[in-house]
Amino acid sequence: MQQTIQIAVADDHTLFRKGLIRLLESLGSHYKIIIEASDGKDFSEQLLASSVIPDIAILDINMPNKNGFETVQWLNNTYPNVKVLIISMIEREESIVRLLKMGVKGYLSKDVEPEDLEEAINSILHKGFYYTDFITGKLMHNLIYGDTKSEYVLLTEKEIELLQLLSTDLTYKEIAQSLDTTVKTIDYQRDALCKKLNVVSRLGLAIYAIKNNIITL
Amino acid sequence: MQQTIQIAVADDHTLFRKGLIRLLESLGSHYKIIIEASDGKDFSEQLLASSVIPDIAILDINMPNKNGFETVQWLNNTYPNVKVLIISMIEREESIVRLLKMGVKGYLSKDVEPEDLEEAINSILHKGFYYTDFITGKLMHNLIYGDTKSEYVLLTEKEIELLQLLSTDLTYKEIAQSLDTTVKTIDYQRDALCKKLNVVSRLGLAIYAIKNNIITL
DNA sequence: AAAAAAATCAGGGAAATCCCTTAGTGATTG
DNA sequence: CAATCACTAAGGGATTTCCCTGATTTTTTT
Repeated sequence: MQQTIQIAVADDHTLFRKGLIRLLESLGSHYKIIIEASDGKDFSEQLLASSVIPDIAILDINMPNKNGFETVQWLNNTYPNVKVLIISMIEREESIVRLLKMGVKGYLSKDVEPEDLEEAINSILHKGFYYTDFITGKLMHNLIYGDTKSEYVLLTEKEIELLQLLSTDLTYKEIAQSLDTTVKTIDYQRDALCKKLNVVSRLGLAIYAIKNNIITL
Repeated sequence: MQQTIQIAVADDHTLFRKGLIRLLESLGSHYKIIIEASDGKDFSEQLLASSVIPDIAILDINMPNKNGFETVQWLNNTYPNVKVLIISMIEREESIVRLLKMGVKGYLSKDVEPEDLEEAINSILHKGFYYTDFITGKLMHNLIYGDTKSEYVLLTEKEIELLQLLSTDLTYKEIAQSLDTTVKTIDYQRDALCKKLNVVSRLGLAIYAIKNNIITL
């Protein structure tokens, strides 16, 4: 008989998560789902309380409370031996490369076949990683053309507030009034934010804000 | 023995779709998945070629080739007796209300429990519909506060192309060049589009485009 | 404590956006 | 067939945005 594989799953979409677990279970009885979490926070809490450490953690990127990035970071610090397989819908090169740099062992899109999922798990457990041509392609592209300075940027509360205001059709004057400052300062801050986020216009900022869930539509 | 329930499923995320099908099958052997499609176009083609008409079609909203709205419209014209259950991640009031107006029988978020899925299917087949408090709430809110003039607007190919260009940081001049026209025409068209979509600025257009999946992030 | 970096604000100017009017064209309709 | 509508295009002007320099202050680093 094969050795038991302990699996943890974290994804906020219940139907997807439950379906995924059914798929995993149907791969064979040696796959044991020991943790089923609805977000990163829930996952961390369950893992801390658990007597069993999973061999592999299957994580989504977009989750409330603690997202995929934060959860991977937490795992790296707390349980560095747990291998991470990301399953996500988003395929932004920046996100993928960032996760690879953080040491995740595999990355799957939500539109792969169940067989690929099994292969990914086995590959991670036996070879230590599972990188498809798509992923290595992204990685190579990033190495060659990648914007080395565009590491992940953390925005301050202030910057987020400003970004939210800039993503409306308020004018600088109106924004300045509501933040109790001058048009020129808003202008400066907009410029600084553009440089930080590597975009060229207010429109670019708004698109960044939407992409990164800084404003809710 | 219970009567067989013929089900069609269309969703572009393979893992989700396969998992959903496992969940449905595990509800009981009288649930038969007769069509499994990766998008609306695939769904229509399979249905046209099929000798069996499903009792219920479970559709995603965001799909390539033919999205949920278009698929429902097509079903209404071609197979008006097929009941539609939407399962989607997006919870925008406008989208939900628009689908309800189009006659869909139920709407589920992807983060409900599998039991809700079963209840939704049974409710639709026996009562004819499944509307949660959340959905009826949205509907009521829309009836009272809804923007009556902002019926759903269909954009032409041209308008979509323009909208996509306006949602970048290209200037009017650059957009005019790429569309082989003048700045003044772009300006006019931007204005016309603003009026049509009920927004006041280019930024508003970009936000509309993102909200309505006209540009991919 | 001194030096460096970052933030606030101003002036100014070029470019872009927004919005108005007008004019010609082609298609649709009463 | 005239009238209306939709589209292209231009002029013009008010406003906004973008980007530069530069002075002053605040914060961070050494």
